[in-house]
Amino acid sequence: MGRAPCCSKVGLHRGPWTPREDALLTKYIQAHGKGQWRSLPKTAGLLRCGKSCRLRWMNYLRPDIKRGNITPEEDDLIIRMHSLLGNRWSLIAGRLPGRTDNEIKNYWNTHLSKKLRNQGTDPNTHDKLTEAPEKKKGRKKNKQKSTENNKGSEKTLVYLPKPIRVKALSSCIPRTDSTLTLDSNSATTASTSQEKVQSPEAETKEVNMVWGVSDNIGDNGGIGIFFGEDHDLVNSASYMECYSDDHDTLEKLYEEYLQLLNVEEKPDELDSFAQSLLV
DNA sequence: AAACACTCCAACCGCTACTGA
DNA sequence: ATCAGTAGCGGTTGGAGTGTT
Repeated sequence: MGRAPCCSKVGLHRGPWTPREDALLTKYIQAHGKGQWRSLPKTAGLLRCGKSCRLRWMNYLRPDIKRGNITPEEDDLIIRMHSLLGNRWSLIAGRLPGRTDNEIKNYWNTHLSKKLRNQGTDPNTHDKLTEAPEKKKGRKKNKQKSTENNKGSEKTLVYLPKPIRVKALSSCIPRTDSTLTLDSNSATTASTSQEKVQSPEAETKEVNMVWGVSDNIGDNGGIGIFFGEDHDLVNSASYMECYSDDHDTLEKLYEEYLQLLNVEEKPDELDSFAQSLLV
């Protein structure tokens, strides 16, 4: 499969965005909406590749983005969702309105993984570490890249759930915002790794666990999965409003995730659940 | 004050999934 | 069924800023 050429091509700007570029991109998107990233730079008068524009908008310029000040509740939720979902940053970010996958990923790598390690927990597996928590390192003679640091720790075989991509409500939500991934099978039980499941609206009412996607997470284009009893898929935005930032709702959310995963751990129930979603 | 070490995060890269022809 | 184009995701990097010696 051919790959689209990217921004390393001559004549395009790279590196940090200037205020002028930001302004151009913002103005263009406010006028025309996001999407068509490939042709956007040309029409917006930017010497950037579409990919770069998309990233800049998604991670920095979107008006609803919260930056910094990650609360202890968010901290906690990120850690627990990571224990369930692994490095599924976009999914995790989707549960934290105003947060981007990139921010969550960076925050995890710079703060939370250390925090867990210091608490004696393996940030990859969320298991207890056998060795003592890493002490604050003294100065190193040779600068090491973060990747090398990561490689330094013993790789543990982890049975992370295999992601599946679910095509959801394709008829009413544009593709760009409608895909999400679900951890459906742990690797120990996974036999079919990448099964696509349709989610016809008509069927969703018939299962106790109603699921769907939201492209309304603060208009951030992020992907949110929501689970709830008999929740109307069409009203995902109102559902999001119910899930404000307070700790109780985060707890509730977490419980719902656990509920889902419990279902998934039981193949029979999963099958019926999946079957109910199939056309 | 200077040099070095370390942290943080914006941006990039490479890949996969999806769509439509 | 195949292919090309596109969007999105997660991993990685580069460099500015900060801390330490």
